[in-house]
Amino acid sequence: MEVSLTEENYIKAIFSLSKHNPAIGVSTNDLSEHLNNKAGSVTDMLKRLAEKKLIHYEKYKGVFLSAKGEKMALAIVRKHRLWEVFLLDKLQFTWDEVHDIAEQLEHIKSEELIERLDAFLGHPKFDPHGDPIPNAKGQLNSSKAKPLNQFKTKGNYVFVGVNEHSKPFLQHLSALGLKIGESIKVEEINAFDNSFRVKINKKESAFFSDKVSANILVEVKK
Amino acid sequence: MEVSLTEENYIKAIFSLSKHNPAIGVSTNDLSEHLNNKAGSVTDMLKRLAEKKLIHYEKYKGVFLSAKGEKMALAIVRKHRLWEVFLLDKLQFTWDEVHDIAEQLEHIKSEELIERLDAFLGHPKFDPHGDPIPNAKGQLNSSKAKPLNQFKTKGNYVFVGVNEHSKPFLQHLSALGLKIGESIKVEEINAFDNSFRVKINKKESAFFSDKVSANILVEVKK
DNA sequence: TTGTATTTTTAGGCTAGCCTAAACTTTTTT
DNA sequence: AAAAAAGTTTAGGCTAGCCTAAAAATACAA
Ligand SMILES: [Mn+2]
Ligand SMILES: [Mn+2]
Ligand SMILES: [Mn+2]
Ligand SMILES: [Mn+2]
Repeated sequence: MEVSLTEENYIKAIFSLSKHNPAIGVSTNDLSEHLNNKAGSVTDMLKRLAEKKLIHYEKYKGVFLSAKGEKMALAIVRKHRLWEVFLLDKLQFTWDEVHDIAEQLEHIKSEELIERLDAFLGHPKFDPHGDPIPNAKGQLNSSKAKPLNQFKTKGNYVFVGVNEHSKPFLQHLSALGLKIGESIKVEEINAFDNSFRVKINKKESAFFSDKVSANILVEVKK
Repeated sequence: MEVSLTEENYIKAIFSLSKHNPAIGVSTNDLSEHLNNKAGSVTDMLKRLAEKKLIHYEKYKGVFLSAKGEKMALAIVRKHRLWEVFLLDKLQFTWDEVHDIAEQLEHIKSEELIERLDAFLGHPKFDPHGDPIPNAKGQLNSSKAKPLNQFKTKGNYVFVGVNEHSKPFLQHLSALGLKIGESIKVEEINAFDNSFRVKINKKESAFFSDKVSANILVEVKK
């Protein structure tokens, strides 16, 4: 059975949206918003995906990926993230540039290609944004990282990923001199607006608004 | 103006077919054959491409690429051949495997990507089949190589490319131990069936049928 | 040059993937 | 519990890109 590029993008969107609340199905409207299509078009496609057994779909009830659909979604995510690593590591793109190109590359169909790419890149475990790369079997190690703004105590943290992937946000972090893997020392938390005064990598002093710290994923430094 | 993947493939087909006889336009039937579409479908598309000023098209007269179309074709060929080099050099695919994957990769849209890929590969001038790679401006150096079977004298030649790109043919050459850039010493030409007895790279002795030597491009060794 | 064969175009039809507007279902508010 | 609001599906329509079959144009042969 062959799956079109459009269908792949729906599968990926369902996968991505279903993680916000895995118990409840993904709504037609959320898909419509996420894919910039009208709700009626989404319903059309959901019927076709159900026909192909890629999703579980019940009218008015929201949609879930089937096992087959989930596997396909993970394969696409794997390709997307590996290509992002390639673009950054080998072609020297910046982390705010890689996503758009990977959106195209993730649809290239060749098992062999992606396994060789993986080897060529040295079997990376994370992409340039700190997101884990599913292995060839579609297994994903979930991380225990949390947004910085959920921590209420000063101290040392490690920056391991981002919650938001927009160009402006990534460029803002670059401007602050913040890179994945670096340490963040929280020196002050302002209760009033939940802003953070921090030292990045023991050097630059910076200031994170709540909006920024909500989108920075950290682990407590050991 | 955006060009669909399908339109790109038509442009590439016209480009490729027009080189057999550049004076005369490419025929609807030849395109139909080459693209595995029916003639009526081709006519449909030719109208759309003419609308977009990518071709010069006159009913019943055959079709020519416009300057714009030619530029686009060369850009696609450039991408195709650079990706083939990538697949061979960096991912260790064999020369009979790279074409099919490059057929997909050639449609990825990003100027920046292809220029960085070119630099990453060391600005190669030829692809794995000996075909020249157009530069960023779309310039192509034409070679003076000819099929081996057009030569009627024994002596030393250099294998610089292939006329046919099918998997079986390329695998046949690999089996003979023949690689691009290697030398071929013609030791005997049989007038009866135009077959060649040769020594490859001063080592293996081999036998080329006319069909083989017609598809091997060589230059006289200096 | 006239008839026949070949090539090409036209006409009509189909599916995927989108749209808008109306109808229907579910949820929320009063 | 009824009304209103929000969410979803259905109905009808559109384009790109394909198809088949018939018609028209061109090329070839007698
Ligand atoms: Mn991405
Ligand atoms: Mn990423
Ligand atoms: Mn090729
Ligand atoms: Mn090639």
